[in-house]
Amino acid sequence: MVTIRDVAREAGVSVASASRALNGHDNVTPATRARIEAAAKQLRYVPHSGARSLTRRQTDSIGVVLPDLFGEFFSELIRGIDRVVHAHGLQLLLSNMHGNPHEATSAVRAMRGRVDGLLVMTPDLQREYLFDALNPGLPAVLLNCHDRAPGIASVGIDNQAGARAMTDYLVACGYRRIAFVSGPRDNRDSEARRRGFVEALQGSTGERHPLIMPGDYSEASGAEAARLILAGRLPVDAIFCANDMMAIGCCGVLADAGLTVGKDIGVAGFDDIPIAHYAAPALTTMNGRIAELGETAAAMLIRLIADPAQPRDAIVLAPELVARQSAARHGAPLFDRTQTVLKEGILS
Amino acid sequence: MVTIRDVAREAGVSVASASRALNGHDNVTPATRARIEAAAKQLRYVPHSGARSLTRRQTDSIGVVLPDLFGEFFSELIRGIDRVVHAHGLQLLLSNMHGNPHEATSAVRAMRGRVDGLLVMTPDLQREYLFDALNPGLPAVLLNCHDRAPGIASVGIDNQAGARAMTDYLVACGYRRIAFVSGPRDNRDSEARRRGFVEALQGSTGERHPLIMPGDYSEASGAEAARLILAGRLPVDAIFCANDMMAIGCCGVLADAGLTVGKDIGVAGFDDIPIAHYAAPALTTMNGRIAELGETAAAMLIRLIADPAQPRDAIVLAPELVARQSAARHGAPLFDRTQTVLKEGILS
DNA sequence: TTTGTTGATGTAACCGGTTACATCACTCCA
DNA sequence: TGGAGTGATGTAACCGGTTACATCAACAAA
Repeated sequence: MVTIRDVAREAGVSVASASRALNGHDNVTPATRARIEAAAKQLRYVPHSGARSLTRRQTDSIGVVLPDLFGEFFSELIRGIDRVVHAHGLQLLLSNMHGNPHEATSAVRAMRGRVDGLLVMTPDLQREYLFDALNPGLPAVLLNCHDRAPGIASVGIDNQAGARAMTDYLVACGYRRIAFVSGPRDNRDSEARRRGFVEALQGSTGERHPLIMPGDYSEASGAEAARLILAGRLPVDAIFCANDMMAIGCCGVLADAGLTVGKDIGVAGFDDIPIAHYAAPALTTMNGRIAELGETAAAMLIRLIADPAQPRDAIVLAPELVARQSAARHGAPLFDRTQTVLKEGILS
Repeated sequence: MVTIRDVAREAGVSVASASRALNGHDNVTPATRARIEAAAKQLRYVPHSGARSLTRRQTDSIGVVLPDLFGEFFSELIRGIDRVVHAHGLQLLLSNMHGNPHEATSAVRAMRGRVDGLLVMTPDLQREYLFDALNPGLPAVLLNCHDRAPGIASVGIDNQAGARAMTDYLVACGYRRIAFVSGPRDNRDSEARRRGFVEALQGSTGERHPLIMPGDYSEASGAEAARLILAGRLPVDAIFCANDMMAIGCCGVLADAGLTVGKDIGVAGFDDIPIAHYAAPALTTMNGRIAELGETAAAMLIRLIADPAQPRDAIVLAPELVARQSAARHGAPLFDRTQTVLKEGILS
């Protein structure tokens, strides 16, 4: 492996000059610089980023810790993050904690010394675990973090308000017996959505104990919920799922049972992953602005790295209602992200 | 930032002992080890991976260079890669070259010193560029690399055979005037698929100059191709798109024009991304075994890192035909990945 | 008591870069 | 001609770890 000392020797200069020339400093004679560059090229020298970051105390890359890498949600999120990270010439170090809280800690540890900052998403992690793992010296931005912690920057979407908006919309469409299918146990996003649902339903129809079915965000669990509803002949005229994949699972089972989704029964999801648009019928859902979430968080982190004195804001993005065919019984107007339902804000 | 020297001082030992204790070497007294571990815990010491990798000459992470991060194809690929990489306790360093050949070179350079090996996918890069950028000392596996290069490991799918199989299937369904929508210019995958299509069509129907429409893998370009076909009243009874997103774009336009896709006109895609299954009608396509591609490549790279003397195989995966509703005019049997169409092999 | 052996611990070099500071040659001006 | 000032270049320390080798104490055997 060729080092900068090899280059220096080849060019007949000291390592200091080689380093200066290769980093574009201006205190190098054009002739010397040319010799060094020629030597580097000839030897196919590539600087060792690890060594470089040791002295520069800067790695030019940022770490991302996610509960999973699979699925459209994360694909969208990473896309948003990559967009701004790439624009700043940084690299992306990904880590998947596979839904295991213990791995989150070790993932965060493994990042020490290889990243300049951290983007962390842990929808089902207790705050103590996380804050314990987070190195106080390393800038970090939390994604969809629910416990507001002073002094920690975060970006998230307003799940509860989003669920309220969706519930109100379903009621406005004429649905009355709405069931909710929740996400994995302990998932804070799903919990907030459930709360928003219960709250809004109680406010509009007075129903205090709506049907809540268990789920785990998977398509299969959505299908299972629909099967239970059909098998039990439960009095349900609409199903609001805590995410889109479960809603799609629902739709499949309902259609197989001969029901026309959107007419005989309404189905709504949450997130607006790309599939929602292509599903049959197209899915009514809340657009979680996933890519935007990633962009916002990445931009915030980069600011924080550049200037650690920046305020640690907690930004809340408002999801948007996307009315498609899967829940439109009474000829309610359909729209595709045309309407902003909620205010968004910065709490700092 | 607390270093190992701080820990050593706190525990009243030398850095060497601290290093040994923290790395679990056995030549440390239990009492000393306990003192050191206590000090590390108290100071919340986390080793600096950058520095660590400098001496160990090993980074415990592997780099992935992709033409893009967006979309289901890459999501699936990363999922497969992550599965095996995580099982080996390694980190993933991602780099997106945004379809720009120049960035591929710089991405590969930026990886030097931060990864133990490289997974590279460059479907439209000339081999000279790439091989020039690849550091000979760094183990690498190419994904869907088309120029077989001796001494370079690669994993890819057999695009040409896959396209032949699909074309034969369409002909068997009774379609005769089949148009092909190709991917981006210079994209080697797309080119191979086109060749397979032309080859098979000529073999079965004798057609020597089938209709080839330009596309760029985007949904919009598929839609545009369909519009052109409709507007020109071209004699076409099936459209074979070089990827699924274009096929989905096609279907939308055809359905809007009042045609029943799968009956009035056949549409087929390639890749079998998750959406293909949910689209209406469900898309007939070739399953590209994307996650498996990632898994195979990652496993191969890890073997290569452990033992550089490993043979540099070129593995070819055979795509599988997935017959769904979008192309089934004559009541052909539908199947969902039940049938392996092609043989796969290892060329070494 | 002396010597050899063993195992824990410390010292210092090293990984591959960057950079503060020293050095040196050269120009300019008194 | 000599001294100050300037700019290019070299020397060596440093970043935060690991580890070869030296050292040293404890103990067993002669």
